[in-house]
Amino acid sequence: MFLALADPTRRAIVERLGLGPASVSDLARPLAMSMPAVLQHLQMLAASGLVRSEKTGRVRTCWIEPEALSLAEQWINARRIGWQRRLDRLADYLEEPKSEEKP
Amino acid sequence: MFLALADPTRRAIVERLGLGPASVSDLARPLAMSMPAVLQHLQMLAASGLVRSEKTGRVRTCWIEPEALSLAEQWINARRIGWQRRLDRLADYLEEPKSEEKP
DNA sequence: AAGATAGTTAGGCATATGCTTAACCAATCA
DNA sequence: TGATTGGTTAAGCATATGCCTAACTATCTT
Repeated sequence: MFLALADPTRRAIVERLGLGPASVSDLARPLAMSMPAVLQHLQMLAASGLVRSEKTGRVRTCWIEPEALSLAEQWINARRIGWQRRLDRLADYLEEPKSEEKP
Repeated sequence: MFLALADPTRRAIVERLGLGPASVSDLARPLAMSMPAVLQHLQMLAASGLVRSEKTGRVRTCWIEPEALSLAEQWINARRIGWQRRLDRLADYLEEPKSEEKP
């Protein structure tokens, strides 16, 4: 999933889809790249669970799966929070010089 | 930055650093891979701003930069929130059939 | 001073990634 | 029905990525 978000083109697609659903050619149009290339990116985004799509007639409509995004967010958040606690404790320790030393 | 988090080894390093600071060889020990390889990952993590390090004597100590993590989180959050609003509005629309149509 | 320890640099190799073109299928439209 | 539109598959290519080994530097330790 982070792998999926690692590519600028795929992030652009996710940003575009953030504004609302779109067809494959809608997504391809501003991207200075052939349709098959966009297809591959979409397949990767689908494999990661970030984007889903459905084909009606001959047009495939794509949209974001917010739950998947939420997962990545949680992973990041867990690591960040852990460290911010650590830094806060350090700050407390530095501001309170009379505390007993339990390193 | 997403590129930095895209590799499982680098995520493992970030998880390890989430428990507290560590030296390069601390990080390398559980990783079934040569020290130069770990070094390269660390350089990438440093370039992305996710990890900082400082060398004292002959040992380099590494730690997480929570601000950088927070940035990635915000990007993801913005896209997710946008979509959840959209889905909520859709739900409202479906539950309230007497509303006037302004598509 | 000699050796061990922690890290770093350089060069090389195998695989993965991102893209392209060409050919192809299936719904529409004229 | 034949052309067009939207999407898909396949094959190939250039570059990027992740890893390795070998060689080197700087800092302890004895």
